[in-house]
Amino acid sequence: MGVKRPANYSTQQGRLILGYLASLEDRHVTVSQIVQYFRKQKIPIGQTTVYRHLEKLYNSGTIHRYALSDGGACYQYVRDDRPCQEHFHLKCEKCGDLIHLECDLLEEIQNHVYKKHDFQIDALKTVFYGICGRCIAGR
Amino acid sequence: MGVKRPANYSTQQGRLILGYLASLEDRHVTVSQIVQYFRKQKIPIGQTTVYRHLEKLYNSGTIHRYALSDGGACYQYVRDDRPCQEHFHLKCEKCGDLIHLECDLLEEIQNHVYKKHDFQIDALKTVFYGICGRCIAGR
DNA sequence: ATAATTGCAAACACTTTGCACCTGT
DNA sequence: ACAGGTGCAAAGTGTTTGCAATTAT
Repeated sequence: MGVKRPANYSTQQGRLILGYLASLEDRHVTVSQIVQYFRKQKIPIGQTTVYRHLEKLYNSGTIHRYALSDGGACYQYVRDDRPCQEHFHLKCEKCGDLIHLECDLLEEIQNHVYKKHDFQIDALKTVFYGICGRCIAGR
Repeated sequence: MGVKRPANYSTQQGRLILGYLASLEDRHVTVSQIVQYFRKQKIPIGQTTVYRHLEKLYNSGTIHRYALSDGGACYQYVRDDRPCQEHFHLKCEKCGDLIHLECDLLEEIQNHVYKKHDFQIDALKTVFYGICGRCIAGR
């Protein structure tokens, strides 16, 4: 008793959306990109449905969600072999690329900030903004 | 010749908005908070005007702007004696507090990420999400 | 059968724009 | 005078909700 059971029918739309996200591996997409993708496949899925599935998947920890600086958001499949909890992300403001930062420094930062500044960082939601090497070099 | 001059009349609204932001010191506000503040002062300022001033102030480096995870944004005066370029920010997801993280470690991070991962972090736009000590302790 | 899912249209929240009027220079 | 600023109302985004029809179990 107590914890709400979200129910879970296996529907075609749900399978398609999850399958698409999983097929992207590390890449992230926005809601409109998902909608457009299926429209092109001649299997249009309503955006309401996409939003609802993404919310469920996000709540169940199946996908990540990153807030973009323009107000929107992007989503990304959680690969079992590469949990994003263990690294930060770098977002290039020029080309929009989202880079996974695989580095021990991260743990150090979290530890330091927790011990010295009394704050528990959530790596999953934290995104470093800046410019990637390719864009600094000028393409 | 060339660079567009944004022009700059000194208007009552502009002075009031900047004055309010400056009076907040480190604290940050949203557009609606600004609008409400002046409404209470019986000097209502249109939200369009607020948005336009904030954009100018942001472009001129007078204030900072942080994207919030709920899609909105908040703004904060740049204190001359405490340039935010030199530190990161911690945003508590529970109480919403925005904390200034004054710490040498940050410079280290920026250097490391630049040298080892070929990415130039923009500290101004980067916000660490997590839970602050007070909220961990439970109020 | 019946409870969940779907997706259109409408509602929302935040932000931007068009435009007639007002203000600073 | 006239370029810039103001603010209402309208238009744009991205996201959520109401609800009748559809689908999974």
